[in-house]
Amino acid sequence: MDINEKVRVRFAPSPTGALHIGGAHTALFNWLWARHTGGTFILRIEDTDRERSTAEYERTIMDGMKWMGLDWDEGPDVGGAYGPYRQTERMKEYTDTANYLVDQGKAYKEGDAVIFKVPRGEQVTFQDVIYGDISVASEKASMNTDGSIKDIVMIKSDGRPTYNYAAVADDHAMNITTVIRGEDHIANTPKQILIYRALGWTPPQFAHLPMILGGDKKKLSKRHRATSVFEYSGMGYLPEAIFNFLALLGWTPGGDIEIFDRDLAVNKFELSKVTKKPAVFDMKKLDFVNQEHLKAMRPDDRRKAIEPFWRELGLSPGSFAPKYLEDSLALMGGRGKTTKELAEFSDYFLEFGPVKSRYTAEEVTPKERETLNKFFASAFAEFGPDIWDARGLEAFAREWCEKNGASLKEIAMPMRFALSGRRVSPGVFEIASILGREECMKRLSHYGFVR
RNA sequence: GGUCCCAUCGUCUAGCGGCCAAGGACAUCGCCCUUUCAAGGCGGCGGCACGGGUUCGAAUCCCGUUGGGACCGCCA
Repeated sequence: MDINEKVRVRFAPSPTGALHIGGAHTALFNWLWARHTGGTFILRIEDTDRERSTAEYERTIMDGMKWMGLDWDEGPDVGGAYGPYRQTERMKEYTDTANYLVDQGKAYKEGDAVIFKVPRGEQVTFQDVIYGDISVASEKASMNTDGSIKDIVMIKSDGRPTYNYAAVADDHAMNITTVIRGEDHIANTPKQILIYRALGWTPPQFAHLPMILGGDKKKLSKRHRATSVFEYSGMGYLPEAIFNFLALLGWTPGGDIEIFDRDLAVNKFELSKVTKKPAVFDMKKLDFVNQEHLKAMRPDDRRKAIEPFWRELGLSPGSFAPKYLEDSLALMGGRGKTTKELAEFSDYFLEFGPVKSRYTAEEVTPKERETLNKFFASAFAEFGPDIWDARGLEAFAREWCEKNGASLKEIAMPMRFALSGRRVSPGVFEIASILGREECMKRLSHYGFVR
């Protein structure tokens, strides 16, 4: 690669499934490198597997990338000077080039297929940006399981190109300067370099990314619970958190920074600093990263992220003032790892229904009830709607308890249950303040805490 | 089986010959805060796989061993 040449990288998924974590990781690193260098990020669809590829999956992959905030400069939908960007639309080029190699005597036909003849006695060496020098004898670049040399299929009997050949043809045609892909492709690289050589083309630079492993230390695959980015979005993970977390798998911005946004990542990203060791996908850390992003979010963004999950619970955030919902959420503080959890934890701000289904006040003894009645009678007498606020309420409660020989807990816990239906919640007086005097009256009366 | 790759706390990592009796983060444990739970603060536990070299000096360089992974489809 010419040092002055503008970086051109590509993400080349095959549309045979949704965008999974591994693919998202690869796409992310390609994107980071393009954005960091001011280069071009290309999306190419490798749809030569006619049985498994669908337009639906192609769309899903694009949606997944958009969800993560990975935009591309050239691709099947946006076009570009090196199109088309779908392999099924580049068939002529593949056959022409393969035929050229046949004419040169470097490949041969076998029925409708075209097979590349693996040369002997050559050394294939390349300098991986991440792994360093990798070298293998040409005879060993493509082998059968028994170790014998295996020629490389370029065009299949159905007329379509194979991955190893199409990738070469396209990366060359699209002027890709750096091929950034998973480490599982490291073994394919020598085969591809052999094809570049036969064609007289200069190979691009290669950068292989460490694999992402499941808890069993095996390459992450469908067997490992959620693998598509949309499953994570459905579980309540924020795109910026997935972005952040995935970037941390094999790379760090340095300076002990672990929580960051896209801009910082773009700014600091360095391909040569990516680690070689495969990384285990740790959900616990993802939870942490997600929680940090949740905490750092602007109130209205947080509200918008949570609204879909409220709706999923059958609640109607649309019937409340945004400010009310945002204040409620602000109260949740650091509680909740995901938007989904936050929606669940805050359901009582939107409706009394969930509270009633969770709490019946069965265990409250007559004596406890009497104390509660006395307390709330004076509290409601003391605080009108205009001065119904957390601070005042709390101070009043503390004073009242002291005077009446009760513990704050005796008041706070039943009150918490009556207002939220939960044993665990933010401060009760703050909840009361947000809910408002009238709503509190309603809920407390329902349980007979107020007469 | 063959080829290639990898190797720092359970996990993600910093470290690129002396600043390391190895730093940070997650997880975990304990304490503080406290109306509950989080959050926050403080602290604990925990690692350079092993063996040889090279060097005045090695987590850092070399070799070997062991362990792990990827690939070996007319799938990509």
